[in-house]
Amino acid sequence: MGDTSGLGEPTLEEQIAAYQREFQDLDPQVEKIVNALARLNRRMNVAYGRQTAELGITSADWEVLKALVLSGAPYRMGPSDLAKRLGLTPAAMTHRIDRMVAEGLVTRDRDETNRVRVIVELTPAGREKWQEAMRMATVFEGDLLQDLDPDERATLGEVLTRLLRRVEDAQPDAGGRLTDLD
Amino acid sequence: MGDTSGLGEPTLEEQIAAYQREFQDLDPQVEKIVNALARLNRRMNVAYGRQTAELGITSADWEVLKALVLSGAPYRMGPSDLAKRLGLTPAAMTHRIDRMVAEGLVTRDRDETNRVRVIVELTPAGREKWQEAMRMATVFEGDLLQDLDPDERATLGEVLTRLLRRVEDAQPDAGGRLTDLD
DNA sequence: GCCTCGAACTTTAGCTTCTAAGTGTTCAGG
DNA sequence: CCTGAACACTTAGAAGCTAAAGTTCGAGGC
Repeated sequence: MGDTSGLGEPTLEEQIAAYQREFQDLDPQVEKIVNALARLNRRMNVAYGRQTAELGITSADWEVLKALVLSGAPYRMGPSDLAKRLGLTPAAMTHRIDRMVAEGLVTRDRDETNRVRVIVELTPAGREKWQEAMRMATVFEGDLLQDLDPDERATLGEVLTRLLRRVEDAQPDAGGRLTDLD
Repeated sequence: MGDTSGLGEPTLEEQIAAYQREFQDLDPQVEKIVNALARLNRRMNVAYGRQTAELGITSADWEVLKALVLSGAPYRMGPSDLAKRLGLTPAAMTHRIDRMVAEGLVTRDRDETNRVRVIVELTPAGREKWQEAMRMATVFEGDLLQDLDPDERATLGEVLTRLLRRVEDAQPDAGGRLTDLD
């Protein structure tokens, strides 16, 4: 029947052929780009997931570490800010922070100037975990792009940025949900 | 503090600047590409999620519909095949099929030639749902790529395919999990 | 022809993670 | 001093998953 590759998953070419077979007026060029984007991203997420597992943290942990590190020194944020940034409810954030405090990745303290607020702060151990994850990620990313020469990288970066600008302008509300990992 | 854009989310440029500030020996070119890929994909998933919601189906439903349609006429698969294809356990598949049968998207019958097996088959309604979703998706995809001229599209498709080939060769096991939506 | 083994799906139990709603605490203003 | 708003936490419940046991059926030995 064609793609008897064991149901594991068809190749990109097989999949596009199937789309064309089942749906009229499909631009194969567009479909190739969109499907390649989706598949690339899935593979990236698999790779990142393996790395974080190897470091003994969850992907959820990693997202929080990332938000804190990128906020800059002194690496502090309130739970609601984190929740907004990651696109989940404050209640869910409370649980995540519980876990991460137990793992020693962050501390949770009351803000002494406004005792309603709570400050989540990265620990040195948490910062080191993030750095390790980044070291692994950059190795993977370098491997991924190793076939591209500098010109191709520049062009690819420019084109993707243009696409992103268009979609972010058209869709100002991020929405959260649906995996982040950027 | 720089990105006082309300915590909603930093721009790509701000985010890369933050990465460079916090991590040494980072190639901004690589990081730009990788982060743009991740953000693009998130936006695509948000868009697809809205479309499926508008059609009254879940993303999980859509994945199953897609697998069935792409398998070709007569749009039949066994639960274990579907489970393998979508990367989840047979038990989880049973529940998904329950839902979808109740929604009239698929039927579930015993295979009369081998009564151990079960055949999940797309209903006309299910097929029509998929077609509607595809119509919406192609509109979105056309909008997304509208700024690219034909040469750029061809180049982008080729480059992404090259990246995909590399990562799929290096990582033969898909692993499943972590959102598909391709 | 019977019996046992294995395959395919379902069922059950339990876990994880989320949301929604309600509670307690703190600060600001009248 | 009292009220209202803001913030985080707690509790209850829903959704979705996995693992493991259970059921049904077909295949092959004897």
